[in-house]
Amino acid sequence: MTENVTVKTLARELNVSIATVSKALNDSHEISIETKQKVLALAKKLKYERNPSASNLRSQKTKTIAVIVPEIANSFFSLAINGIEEIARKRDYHVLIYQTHENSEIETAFTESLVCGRVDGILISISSSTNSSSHFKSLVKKIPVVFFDRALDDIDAIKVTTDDYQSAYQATLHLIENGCKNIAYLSALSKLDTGKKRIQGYFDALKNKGLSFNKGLMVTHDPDRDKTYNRIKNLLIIQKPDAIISSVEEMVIPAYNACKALDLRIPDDVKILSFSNLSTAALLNPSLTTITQPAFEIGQEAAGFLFKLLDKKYITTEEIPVMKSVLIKRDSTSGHT
Amino acid sequence: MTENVTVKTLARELNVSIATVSKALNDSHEISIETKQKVLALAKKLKYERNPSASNLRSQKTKTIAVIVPEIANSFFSLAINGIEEIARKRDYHVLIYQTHENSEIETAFTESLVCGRVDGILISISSSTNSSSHFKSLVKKIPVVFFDRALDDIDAIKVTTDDYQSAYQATLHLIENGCKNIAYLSALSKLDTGKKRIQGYFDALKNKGLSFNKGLMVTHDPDRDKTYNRIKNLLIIQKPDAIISSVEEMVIPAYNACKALDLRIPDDVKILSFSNLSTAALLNPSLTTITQPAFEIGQEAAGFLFKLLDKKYITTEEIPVMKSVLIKRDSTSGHT
DNA sequence: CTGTTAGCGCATTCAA
DNA sequence: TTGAATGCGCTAACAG
Repeated sequence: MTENVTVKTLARELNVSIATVSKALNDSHEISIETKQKVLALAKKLKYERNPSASNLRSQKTKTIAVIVPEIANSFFSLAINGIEEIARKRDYHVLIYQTHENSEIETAFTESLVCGRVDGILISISSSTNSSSHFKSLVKKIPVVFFDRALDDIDAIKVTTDDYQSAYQATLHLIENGCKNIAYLSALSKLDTGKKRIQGYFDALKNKGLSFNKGLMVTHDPDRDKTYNRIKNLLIIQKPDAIISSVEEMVIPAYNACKALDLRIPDDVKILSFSNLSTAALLNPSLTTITQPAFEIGQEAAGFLFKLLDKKYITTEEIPVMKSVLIKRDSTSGHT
Repeated sequence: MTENVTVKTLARELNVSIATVSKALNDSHEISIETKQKVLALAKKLKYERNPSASNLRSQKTKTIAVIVPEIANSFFSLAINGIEEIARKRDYHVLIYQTHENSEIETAFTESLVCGRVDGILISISSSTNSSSHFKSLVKKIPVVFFDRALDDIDAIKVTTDDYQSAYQATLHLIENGCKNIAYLSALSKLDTGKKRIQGYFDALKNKGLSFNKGLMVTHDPDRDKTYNRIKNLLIIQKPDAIISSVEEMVIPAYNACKALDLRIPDDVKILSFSNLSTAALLNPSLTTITQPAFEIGQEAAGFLFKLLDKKYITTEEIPVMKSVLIKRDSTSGHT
């Protein structure tokens, strides 16, 4: 490793002051074009790279944002991150990614490690095990934060979400229109707005169509995969639903497997529909009807708002969109008997 | 935002020097237990958070590593990142993630922006469009780097890879043993070690079993999805292969679709086998036989070696493992006619 | 065991 | 338009 080249090096070589070099590098208007060119040329020649720590320390800016998500290995979040990244790269920002693995303690630890100036802002989609908003309330006071997809009702902050109520409502309607009368619901994220709205959409659709609901038709997600699987299996045995609507992609796999184990034919015996961004949904056996969220665009939007906050631009409530999901109908929820 | 609490604040409150505070915070052995406790207690009370920029600048350490991957929305990489993250979290390191989107220019830009002390080390899986190793050769001289999964042959650095040759060989053998005589190969990553070894395994298996190969049986990946799809479709029409082996997950989806479009039955008309970490592989129609790499473990191993480098531990070539893939056989490659 | 001193590399006053 | 001086917050010599 050769001696590090710093502003000092450049200044010495060019017989100018450090201040001049620094300003030239930052394209300050108070430096002549000639000097700027000289500095930039030498910088390139010597492969000068600004030391981010020093720069951050001085300027109180890190050119870095943090993204906190429950899980990367989830198509929705990895797509959303792509959207975030695209926006960040345009602004030359770096992206720190943290996974909470749905654990609210890890989540808290991450956010706390970030408030001290490691990043300029935070994008977060909160973990399913989080039930207290107090921690986030103090967070948003300290640093710009934008919530995306998963948020809590009582936090006063920018939230980029989808039309969870509407899409669950439409999905349920779709099943009803295809003749289903006993629709089970696989519930998750029930502590979050997201989950609550989805359930409500399901409920309201049933009610408006005069269908009854009994508690047995609802299965709640459990971190333990086997438990979730067994609950679904029991549901199928006891309630004999003619359709299942899954509020998360994660629960649809065990649902498929449980049907298989019980020799139930999809979609003849049971129709399955899920919130999902699975890229292989169309290739599943049978193909899976999905409520697909515009994950990439949600990421872009959320990042866009975060940068507006960083630019100290004023944001009105009206300009924050509710993103629209798409119900992609496939033969898994049509009759074809 | 209240006045920031720094070491100075703590020192003033406790009537000790800032050096003492700093040392206490770093759990130095040259500070009495009592003082440490006093400092720690006040730090907690005042919610002191060490300023990372200042700390990094002084100590020349960032407690951050970078992970550069082609794509997050790829089950292999997202699982590998999980492995990396687990190790990083244990050591209290932060993880910066960069996606190259298989673009070697973006890749170069990222690495260059990292050499100036933004991170302590880099984990990288290189993009498929990269064909020159010169850039990486200079990189590894400047900063600790560990390559994982995708690497270039002529770089002298630590590489954590899988048994690409062996697994491709075994996969081909499996198809031959199931009666296939005209096995097509969907090729990708051909500039990288990874891709080359996979092809070689396929070739050697054919040769050892006395099967011939003609160029038409090989289809190369194209960034343009439609092109890839059309190439595969043409392959199916012209060569009428009885099996397809795909060197990447990305190409198996168009292969499925092309078969569907041509009314070819899988696995009766064509058997398909792929390198893949797809979590839904078992649910596809028909289920997909895969060569599954231990993605999570590869991430763990790679991160482990990077931390060994950071700890300046000596690493012998012998202790770097070649990770073993698993051939998961599903009915998509068995007869069942 | 504790304190004094001196920077890390850079960006920003303010004066020239 | 340029330069000299100052300090961001922290750590590491060294001395006491």
